Amino acid sequence: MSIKNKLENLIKDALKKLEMNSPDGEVNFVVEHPEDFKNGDYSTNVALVYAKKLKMKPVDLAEKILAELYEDTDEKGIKGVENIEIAGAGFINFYLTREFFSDSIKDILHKNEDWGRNNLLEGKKVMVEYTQPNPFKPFHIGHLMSNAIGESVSRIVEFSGAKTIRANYQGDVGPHIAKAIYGIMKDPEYLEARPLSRGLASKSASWIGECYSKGSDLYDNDPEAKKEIDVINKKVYDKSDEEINKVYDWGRKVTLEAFEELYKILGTKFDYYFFESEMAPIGEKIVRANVPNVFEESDPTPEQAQYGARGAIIFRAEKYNPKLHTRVFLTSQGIPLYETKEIGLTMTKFEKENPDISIVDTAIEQGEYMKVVQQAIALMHPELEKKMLHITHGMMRLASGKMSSRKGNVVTGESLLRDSMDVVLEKIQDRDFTEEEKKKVSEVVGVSALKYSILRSSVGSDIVYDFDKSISFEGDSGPYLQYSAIRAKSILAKAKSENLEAKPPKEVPEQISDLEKILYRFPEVVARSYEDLEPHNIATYLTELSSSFNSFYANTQILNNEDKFSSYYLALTKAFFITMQNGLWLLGIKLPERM
RNA sequence: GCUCCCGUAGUUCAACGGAUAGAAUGCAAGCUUGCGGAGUUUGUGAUUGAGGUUCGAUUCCUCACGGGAGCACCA
Repeated sequence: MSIKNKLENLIKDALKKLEMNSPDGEVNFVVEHPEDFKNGDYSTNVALVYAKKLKMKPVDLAEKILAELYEDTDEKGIKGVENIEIAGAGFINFYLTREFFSDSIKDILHKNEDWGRNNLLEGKKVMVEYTQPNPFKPFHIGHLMSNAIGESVSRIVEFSGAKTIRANYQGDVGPHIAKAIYGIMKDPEYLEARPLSRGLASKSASWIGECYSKGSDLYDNDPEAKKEIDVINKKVYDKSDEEINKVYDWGRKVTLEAFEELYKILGTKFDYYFFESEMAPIGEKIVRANVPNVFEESDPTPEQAQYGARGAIIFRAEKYNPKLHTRVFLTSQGIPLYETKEIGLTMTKFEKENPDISIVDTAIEQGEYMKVVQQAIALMHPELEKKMLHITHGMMRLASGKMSSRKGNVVTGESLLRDSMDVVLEKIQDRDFTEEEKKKVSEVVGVSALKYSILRSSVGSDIVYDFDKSISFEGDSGPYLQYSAIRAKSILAKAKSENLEAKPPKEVPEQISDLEKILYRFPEVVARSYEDLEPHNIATYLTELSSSFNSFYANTQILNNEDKFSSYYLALTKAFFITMQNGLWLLGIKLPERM
């Protein structure tokens, strides 16, 4: 049991003995870390919370609770607690012992790769769906955000004991495909000699992306093109045209291959790939089977009625929740919309893996419609209601005047990633690294810069990305964390070469370092990140930790035979490195060998 | 028009109803023969406005102002 839980239980016991349970039985005090170390390592507001209900002064109540806490233990006191004080308005502050901190360093060195794990999700299965790029379209910034967040959430639940299943959902049907195919088939080079491939998958994919944006423009502005694209759209569905089939099969294949290259750089490996084309019929069947108990057929609009058309299949979510609204699931022509595919997808996930929790990350625009879809599913399968979690990320807005990539193209997620890596490459150009090493380092550091700038903010908020400033390698950034960890690592390497091993030290200074006071908190941070599904808790913590280590580093000669505390410093360095390694892993950030 | 989210230093972000609102960046001034200066130390500077609840409000409630998203056959 963690010391935090222990303190919480002791306080609860003390309240019980004092017969001070609140009338509703709710215990809502917190045990937390004060901002300032001088206010202790843990602090509780219990006396402040209960004082009013009991019509007492907070300080008086704190005195009583304090007496009870001591009453509860033998004369040795509470293990791990050096001192308890009442301060401020009535806070009870706990100061932990030197031994506690020494033991926690020992614990970190011992647990190593497992340091920070918890068992909140022991035995559970969690499916996380994220990234969701569409074949035939560029990998844009939203996909990058979804990937960074989804990957980190996946790792956080994994560190909380769950078996994690990563899923990706991709739109391989729909008008965007027809637009891209139209663009391809009108491309002069294609018209001349019908070549498709442009070499590497990524090259081909970016050509398809350009074709898509041309096709999309024409669809909006040229009525003739719109007609042709609509025809192509039908042909993609019914597979009646040999040439279109060929372009479709090739385009789908190379864009997916190109995505795979990006996943490799980003550090994601999916267990499942779901496609809209497969989910549509499954969803349609479910929707039709639940008319009229869940879904209903709307009256056709006067226009539709003229042609003898029927109404659409809709779901009136506001009947069940006034905050929601009606949405169309099958068009009046019987075509399944995104909502229907989403039902097919959700049911497929539960059928295949039956996860205890199914997390989906999408952009914020999908927030309202997802609630409607989940309401419909909850009506059909009440047992799933609590298992479906939807998290939404905000928009990444680019600082004004910087709407194009370094190569002058429209900024996509991919261009941002490549630009970020290029910036690092320039920075390390004159280093004594081999070309291959430079490439590797620029990849790892470039990805880290981008991922960190996404993960440092809370998940829902928009991110403003300034091209010149935000791929920053100073201060609050991914590379800063990597740099700090690498410095620690190189000390460990040097120690090893001098036959010094980082192990729990025999002799430690009386004074407890700030670094120790932050290190032991890591598992709490991980647990909270899981509870909130917020990677930024980890990002913030690692920055604070790195900053603390860097101060320590600047003020202390770690390897020094003259200093009897040298082995203690080395153990701290190792504990720091382990924590950074595990924490960065949780953010989906790799550590380079050197940088 | 309706529903939801947001508004914190010049800028980009934190703060689970608590103590002196934390960082980073920017600007100003320092620090290295000691293991990586992508570092470190010090200074500077903020809760949109008006009410309310509370011992205590950036946090909860109401209104105003400002920004974003969604609201029937796109995804």
